[in-house]
Amino acid sequence: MPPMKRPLKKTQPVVNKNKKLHSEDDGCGKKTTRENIINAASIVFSNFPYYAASIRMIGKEAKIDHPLINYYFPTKAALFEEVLRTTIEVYYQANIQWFEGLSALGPEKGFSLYVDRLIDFALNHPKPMRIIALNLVQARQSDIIPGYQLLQQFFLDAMQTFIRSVPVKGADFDIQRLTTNFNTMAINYLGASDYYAGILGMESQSPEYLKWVKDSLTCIILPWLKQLLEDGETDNRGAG
Amino acid sequence: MPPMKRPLKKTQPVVNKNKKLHSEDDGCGKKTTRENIINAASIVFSNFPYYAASIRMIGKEAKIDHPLINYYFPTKAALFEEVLRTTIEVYYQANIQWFEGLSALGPEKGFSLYVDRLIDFALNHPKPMRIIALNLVQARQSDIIPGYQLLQQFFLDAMQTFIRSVPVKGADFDIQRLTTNFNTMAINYLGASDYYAGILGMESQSPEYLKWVKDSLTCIILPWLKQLLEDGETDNRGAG
DNA sequence: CAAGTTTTTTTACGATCGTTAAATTCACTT
DNA sequence: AAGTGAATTTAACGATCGTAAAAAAACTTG
Repeated sequence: MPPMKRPLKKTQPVVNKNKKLHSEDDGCGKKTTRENIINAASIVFSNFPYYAASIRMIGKEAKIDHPLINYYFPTKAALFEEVLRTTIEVYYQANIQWFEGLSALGPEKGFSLYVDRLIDFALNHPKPMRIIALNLVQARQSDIIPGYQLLQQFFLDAMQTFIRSVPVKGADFDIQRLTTNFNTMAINYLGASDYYAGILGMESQSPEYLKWVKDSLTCIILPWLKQLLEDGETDNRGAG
Repeated sequence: MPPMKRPLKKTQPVVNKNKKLHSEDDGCGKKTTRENIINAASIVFSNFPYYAASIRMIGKEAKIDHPLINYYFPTKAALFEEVLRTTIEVYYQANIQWFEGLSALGPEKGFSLYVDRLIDFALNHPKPMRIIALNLVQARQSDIIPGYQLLQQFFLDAMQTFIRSVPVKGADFDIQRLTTNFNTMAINYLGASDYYAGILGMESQSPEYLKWVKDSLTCIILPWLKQLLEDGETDNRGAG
């Protein structure tokens, strides 16, 4: 379990020097301290925006003394970036799977199943969408939030996955618009569900609200998806 | 210019006791210290999320010593709430005006003009939409961000203005969905324009990006608006 | 001008932040 | 069992935060 530190540190452990690291094969449920920290940090960072979250909160969540966090991560920003990276990777891999077996179902059923899978993911893994939603707006050119490039990449990755998974033939411009609009609404309605459900007078995890989200995504996105699919239908439908 | 303080403060000025306050009639360009503070705070709060913004930043922006802020506002939270209230009020009043003279134009031209006015407002007054976008996601039940009720109210007010200004006859449920989707996209694309423009490879204030925003709003919302208008067209079209 | 009040500045307190460094405990080899 | 290096805890530093209190300045009113 070699932690990475920034240079010029006296007690730094000098990673991967000549130790046979056997951390990748543990297999059993035992979690490393590093994973424990990342997990706790993802909880804190999904409930508090970056500057409201603190290292001490994360330490308490992980049931460790907070300076230990600096032993595994040189700075708070580095930890946040790591959480962001992991979070986006989890979402990215899940997103790929949501497209599986959709092409045989046609637009309506395919879209419906995709949204069901998305909502199911958001229910079982609420952290990724919350972290993204919490920090997305602040990700500008200026370095207010660390790792804003990762947040930018999130949308671009989602678009590429869509293009690879769905046999659309429309203009790139239209595909970009479709995926951006879809993901914007998904991140907002599922990542900030407390807010929107509150507006609608619902509970954020209620079937009522989840149905509202699905219906909204469907009625707004599906017509454009069908149009994009029709353009490419004659060429390679059912492929991929 | 009597400031309001929280109780139990020795130096508190005891507001509105027997002073003839003549602050509402000044008319001339001279701004009061209180207005100066609110203006500076709106700048800071539109560029930094609540916990990243500091009283000292606001003092520097207002070119005053920061403790003076506490003379006019008991706490940072109170100042933020005041900024939020003012900001939302400005947006609310502007929103009412954007509907003026639209009913005679028909759905397409009316919607187009409304969006033009909205985008024009966002360009000339970028602070309101940025403040709302920056703090919207964090506005949950818990008191992470002060004044979250105001942020909830923002969407509800916008919906009521829409209902009063446009002769729609659809179900409340559909109207609610339409306005929520519209405002969600508007707040995101205009309040977090740096982020979305970055994704699209554009500049956030470029005509290219603003056209993208308008086209997206139009292609997604307009069909549903037309449908809602058709339902009520036979009854009272052109009214209001 | 003098007295009193309001506004602004100066100074500083207590809390919390991220981070560092030293002390301590733990795991493991010899 | 002793020694060694990694992991963890303890303690603390410097910075910044929001806020309070007192001092100073500016203004109002006799």
